[in-house]
Formats: sequence, C-alpha cells, structure tokens
Amino acid sequence: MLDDRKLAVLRAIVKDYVSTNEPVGSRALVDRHNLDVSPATIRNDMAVLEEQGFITQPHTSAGRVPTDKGYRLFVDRLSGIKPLSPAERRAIQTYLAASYGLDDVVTRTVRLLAQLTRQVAVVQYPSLTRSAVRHIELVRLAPEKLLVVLITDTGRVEQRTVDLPDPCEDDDVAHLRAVLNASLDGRRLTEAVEIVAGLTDRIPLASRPNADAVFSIIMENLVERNEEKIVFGGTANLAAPDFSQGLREVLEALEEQVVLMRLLGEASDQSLLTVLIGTENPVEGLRTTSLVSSGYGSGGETLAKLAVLGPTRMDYPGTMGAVSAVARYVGEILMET
Amino acid sequence: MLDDRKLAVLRAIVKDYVSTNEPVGSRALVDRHNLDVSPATIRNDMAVLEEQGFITQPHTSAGRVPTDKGYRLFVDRLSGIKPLSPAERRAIQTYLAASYGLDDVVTRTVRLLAQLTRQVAVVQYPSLTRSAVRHIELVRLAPEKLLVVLITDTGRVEQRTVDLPDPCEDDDVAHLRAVLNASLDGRRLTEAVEIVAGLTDRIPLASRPNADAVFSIIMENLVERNEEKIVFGGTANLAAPDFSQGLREVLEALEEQVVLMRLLGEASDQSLLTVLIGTENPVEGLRTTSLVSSGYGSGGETLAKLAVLGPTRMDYPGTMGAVSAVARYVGEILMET
DNA sequence: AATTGGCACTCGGGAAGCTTGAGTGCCAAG
DNA sequence: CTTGGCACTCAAGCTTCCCGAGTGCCAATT
Repeated sequence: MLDDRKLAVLRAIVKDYVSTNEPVGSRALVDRHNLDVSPATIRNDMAVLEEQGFITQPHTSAGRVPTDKGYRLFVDRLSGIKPLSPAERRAIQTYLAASYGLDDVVTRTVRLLAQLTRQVAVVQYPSLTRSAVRHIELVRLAPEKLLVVLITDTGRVEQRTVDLPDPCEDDDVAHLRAVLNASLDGRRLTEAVEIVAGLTDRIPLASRPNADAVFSIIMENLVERNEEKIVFGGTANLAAPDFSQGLREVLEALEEQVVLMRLLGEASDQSLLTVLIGTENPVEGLRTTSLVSSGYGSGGETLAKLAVLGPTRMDYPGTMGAVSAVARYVGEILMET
Repeated sequence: MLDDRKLAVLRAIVKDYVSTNEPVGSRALVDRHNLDVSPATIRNDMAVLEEQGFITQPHTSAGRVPTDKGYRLFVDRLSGIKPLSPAERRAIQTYLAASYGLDDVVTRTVRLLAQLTRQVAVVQYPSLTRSAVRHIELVRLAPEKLLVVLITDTGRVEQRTVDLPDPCEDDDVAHLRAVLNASLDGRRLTEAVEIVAGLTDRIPLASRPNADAVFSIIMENLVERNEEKIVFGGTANLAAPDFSQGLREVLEALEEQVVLMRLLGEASDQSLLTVLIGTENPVEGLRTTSLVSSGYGSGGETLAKLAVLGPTRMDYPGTMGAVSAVARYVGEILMET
C-alpha cells in the first residue's frame, strides 16, 4: 500500500513543513531531498498519501501539509529520537546537579525543558501516593493549633495547619509525634492511611479528640486531596507567531491544574516516551497542540511525568530527545537527594 | 492653564478610549458625555491638551488617544478608586477565608486578582526578613544528612537539606534543635542571623562542625539568598487581541523572577496603592503596560506586595479598587493564620 | 506497471487604485 | 470664548487585476 518511497515522501514533507511552516510542493521536495524521480512521480505519491489521509491541501494550488494522522505515522515509524549533543547533556547534568531541594529541581527542570525545546514545559511533582513517609513533624504553634509537616522520601514536604478541639501540651504533641513516626516511618503513603486509621487505640483517651483531628488531616491531605502539583513554564515561546491562533485557549488550559492533570493522565503510565498529537489529546482547546511526555522516577519506578507542549507542527525527534534525556537525568538527581 | 472643562475632556477621552479601544473624536465626545458645548469647542480644548502632551493622534484625521502623561494626570487627579460591589467583597472574603496555609492563600490571591481584573496578577510571598521565627525543625534523613525546616509567623515554611561533615546521632540533633529554638523562637529573622552567629559556644566541641554546617545554611538561606518568591497568573488574559503586540516580551518578563522583583521593587514601599504607567516602569519590554500595585501585611506592617499588570489602556479606577481591596483582605487572612 | 514531460486549470495573496467617512484645523461670525 | 461652516487629510475597506506556485490528468516512454 505504502511503498518505501511514499514513506520517504511523507517523511520529507513533515520535515520540510516543520522547518518552513509552509505547505510543501512536489518540486521543492525533489530539490531539497535527493529523490531521484521527477516531480510528477512525487505528485502521484502525494495523491495517494492524501487519499489515505496522511496529508492534506490547505487549498487547491497549495502544497501539502501533514495531518495529525501523518504526524502519527511519522512519529511511529519514520523518525527516530534525536539524541542530544554531548555538550547539551553535560549542560543539563551540571544545571540539574546544582539544585537543592525538590522545589528547586522541579523549577530548574521546567526551565531546562522550555529552553531546550523552545516550547512550553510541564512538570509534575513526584506523586505523593507512590512515595514513602520519611518523617512527620508536629509543631505546636498555639495551644489549639498545630502545624503538621510531612516529608516523603522523594523530597516532598507538605504542610498544613490543624485547629484542635482541645488545648494541648508539648508533652502530648511529643507523644503523638513519636507514635506517628514509629508507625509510619518508611511506609508507603498508601499503606500509611490504613495504619493511621488503626492508630487511635494507642492514644490515651484524653488526647483522642486532638489526635483524631491530626489523623484526619493527614489522611485527608494524603489521599483524597492527593494534591498533584504541576508546574509549567516557557509560555513566552507561545508568542512565536505561528501560534497566535488559539493562544488564549492554550494559556487557559495551562493555568487549570485539573486540565493539566487530565492531559498528563492520558499519556501512558509507563516511563516510556508518549506522544499525543493534536486531536488525540483529551483537552478541548489543545487540539492544535501536541504533547511529548515521559515518566520519570528514582528507582525503576515512575513517580511523575514531565512533558513538552507545542504546536502539532513541531520537531518531534528533537523534542523527544530532549524530553527523554531530561527525564532520565531528573530521575538520577532525585535518587541522590 | 487647564481649566475644568479641559480636564473633563481628558477624563472623558480616557474613559471612552479604555472602553472602546478606538481613538475618540470630538463629536463622539459631546454625544456620549453631556458636555454642553459644541464639538468645535472640544476640538480647541483637545488641541491644547495635545500641545501639552496629554493626548495624541495616531494619525491625522483620527481621534485622540491618551499618552502616558495623560493617564498619569487621570490617575492622579481625575479618577477616584472605584470601590468593589458588596457582592464582590463578600466573594473575596469567603474565597480567601477558605484557604489553609500560606501557599494556598497566595495562589488563591493570584486567581482572585486575575479574575477580578481580567488581567495578569502578580503576588509576592511575605518577606522573610521582616518576619519572625516560629519554629525550626531538624529532621535526620540519614547519618550525614539533615533536613532543616524553618517556619515563620507569616506562615512561610522554608526547607533545605544539609550535608553534614560528620555522621550524627539523634541526640545531637535533638540538642541542636533545642538550642536553636530556645534562642531563636519569636525573634525577627534579621536578629536571628546575628544570634545564630554567636551560638557556636553553646555547642559541645565534638558537634561543632555539624552545627556550623547547619548554622551556615540557616544564615545563607535566610539572608543572602533572601528568596523572595513571586507568583503570577492570569496570563490567558493577555490573549485579548488588543495586546498581541509585545506579548512575547511580557511573558518573558513575567517568567523572570529577577525582572518581577525589580518591577515590584520600583513601586513605592508604602502599603499605599502605586501605579506605574507605561514608560514609567523600569522594565524594558513592559513599556506598553501599566502596573497597579499595593503592599499588604498583617499588622501595620507591609510584608510584601501584590499587583496587577495590564495594558496602559486599562480601567484604572476599577483595577485600583480591586487591588486595594484584595490587599486588605489578604492582610486580614494572614493575621489569622 | 511505473515514470515522465506537457499542459490546462485553480486559487491565494499581493499590488494598485478607488471610495468613503470620520475627524481635524482654521476662520469668520455671534 | 464659542460656534457653525468648510476645505482638507488619510486610514481602512473594497474591488480589480495579475502572478505564480502548485495541482491533476493524459499521453508518451521505459
């Protein structure tokens, strides 16, 4: 159905269109890529490709432009992942290695990805549910007010104030802290929830109301409001004039945590590189954009995802290379922290 | 020089131009505002206003448009601050009151401001230097790794990991924690730095290297890298088509913490409402935007600033009303936390 | 059966010219 | 100082025209 040359033609069309942002015609094609056939032959091939839905004409008498389906084929079968240059790799490593603390790692990653790809970068914080408790700290701010700080092995620090039903003493707090840490330290957060639920017994009757307040905050914050923080950056790259169209929608989508979650959620759970092209992605208003995403994680495990968002007309091999490299390095950095 | 009617004309021009985004002519002016004079009279006034530099013509045979100087006069002498409606006030209060924790307050404030003004909102975290220590927590993550968590009375929680020169025991950590909290609790961070510097004496000789590592991290993080976090939102509002021009510059400026700092820094230190119009603002690339900013704080004191950024052609009275109201409410919320 | 040159056809986009009307400046009269 | 009148200007929109890139098809060639 599609012989080698037709595929080569598609590949060439994608490349040219990506780099010029203009519909590409048969003549230009034979000139720029050394296909040893005449334009007429290419035209025949293009007719077939169009019939199959891989390319389309913006209007009669214009060249061809890849469709989403065309990009899909290109990504799946025609383009490799372009590895970064050694210089770029080194730059990434040193830039990331200089960071301290999870927040810093995340913001640096966003910048890095945005700069590397000249597009919008999206990075998710390591999932809470998949990480383990490293420490729980209780700080008595006032007789009836505690600050609960939860630290995970992925470096996340979550905090929340609690209003207690009864006044408490430092001793009570110390006891509660000891109980919590003894039972939760090193446990997965998913396990932790169940454990906390069964912990009331170990608390002296008098302190139970307070303890319960703390427990419920912990459970609530860790599971139900399983806050998946997502950060993005590089929006200035959206101002590249080929966008303008639908720019507002894109910015709105980016500012809506929920939407971002849905977007990243759609991408495969694996730590593999995933590409969502145009209409393939689940978010209305991002139908003219593509998302290149990858999971990242410390051990073998995927803790969260990061991604790059750009126009469907993007440099897929390059973007994929950047995303996968950054994902790997972020994982490494996270291990050390 | 400028009699009352001329001022009225300027006011009318600003209002009309802001609402229509079209140069406003003499006829339209007499029609829409009930000035009891003829267009010809208005033309004379406009000629004077133009000569003085308050308005200008985009081209011959077009109406007039306010200049930065014109907006300045408008803001200083011709427009009050438009108070929010009671309904809006209530909405703000309940929305902000529902937040828990400083992060939440800040992100909610950004959203609120952006939505209220339909422009870009910028909010700075409460200054570290002006707040006081509420608690310092040390968590032993590994024999040679500590997590230092600093909690201020403004609700900020700063964390940083420290690599220790020597391995340590839980006891050492507990002692250090006790010493730190005993000496620093309730102190201003500015004082705290000096106190920490004189604290080495109280530490057993054997633990001094470790303690010093912790001390230096504390000092470093609190003073030198006096990290002023700034958050912004509402960038989707930039897509309103009158902008397009210079959009890239604006987005770039927003993503650059340093630039934002400079911008807010320029605005008066008082908790008063400040307006920077067009070329008045110090940031290249924001020369077509205006900034309406205000300090906010818990006690009588200004802890940080918040602002709204929009085109010079903005609704100043409305924006000023929103900014000042939100600043006040945020201050109140911060008190309670 | 695939490839190729030739040719008629299409149509977006830029250039040029035209018209329209909003808006001005100026002046003389009230 | 205000006003009506009037000539003048010029951006923006419309129409028209033209050009050329690019196509599809066909008959000839390999």
